[in-house]
Amino acid sequence: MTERKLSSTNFYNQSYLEEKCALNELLSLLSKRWMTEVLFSIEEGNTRFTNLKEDLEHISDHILAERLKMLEQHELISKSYLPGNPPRTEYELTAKGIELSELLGGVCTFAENKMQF
Amino acid sequence: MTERKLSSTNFYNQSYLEEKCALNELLSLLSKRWMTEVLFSIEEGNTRFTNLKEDLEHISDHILAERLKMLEQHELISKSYLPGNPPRTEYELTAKGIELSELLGGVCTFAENKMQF
DNA sequence: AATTAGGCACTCATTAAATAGTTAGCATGA
DNA sequence: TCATGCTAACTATTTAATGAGTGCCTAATT
Repeated sequence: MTERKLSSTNFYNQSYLEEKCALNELLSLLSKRWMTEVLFSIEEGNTRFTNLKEDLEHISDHILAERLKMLEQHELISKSYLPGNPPRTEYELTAKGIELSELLGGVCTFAENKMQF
Repeated sequence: MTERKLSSTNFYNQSYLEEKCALNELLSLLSKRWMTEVLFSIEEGNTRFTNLKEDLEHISDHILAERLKMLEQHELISKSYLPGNPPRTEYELTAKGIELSELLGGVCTFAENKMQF
């Protein structure tokens, strides 16, 4: 994750909007590429890094790791280390994550039925 | 609006995700900076270009014009030309636009109550 | 009557900044 | 030595902002 330039109008406007309404913050998180796919893929039962990587065909390790970290930071998923042979990690949705993915389901239905792209 | 490079992985992945699920398309539209603010500002009764510009303090003409065009293309707002002295334009939400802004209201409540940023 | 000033609703060209992708590599333990 | 689950450095691409400028109209000034 590269540093942001804190003195730009670009950064200033983004911050202004995020403070004005939390929706902007959430949207800028969710709209990062692969973000919702990672969320849904975990929901569907892919709990391990390599699982997810296989499920999301074209994602790179780099981006997958970053997205997982972001989702964890926002407490939408939780991460646990399974002790053992090759140490494995497991990702799961939190209660918040489940709630969000249900909300997004509604938005998705709207997108599919009402929008034409 | 600058041209996209059609042969990049960047573009390819974006297209792949948009085809996979319409939610991705909608999110990438809505997450463009100022997009939801423009939508809500029209909803609150700001119908003219200059109104909107004043309401959304730091937006530039350029971006406002572009966002309005995008919202119109997706039939979330409609544009009418009021005949008269200085010819004026008027923007309004369509039925779809109203429905979307209600859905977003729900997401916004979630963002405000459940997420900590 | 002609010139000027000014608002509205934009567009265009350029530059700056943020985001995504690529390639390589690393630590751990079986 | 291999798989897992990553990280780092770099490049490519996309998105946002800036600043000037346009065409149309009206109202005021000279």
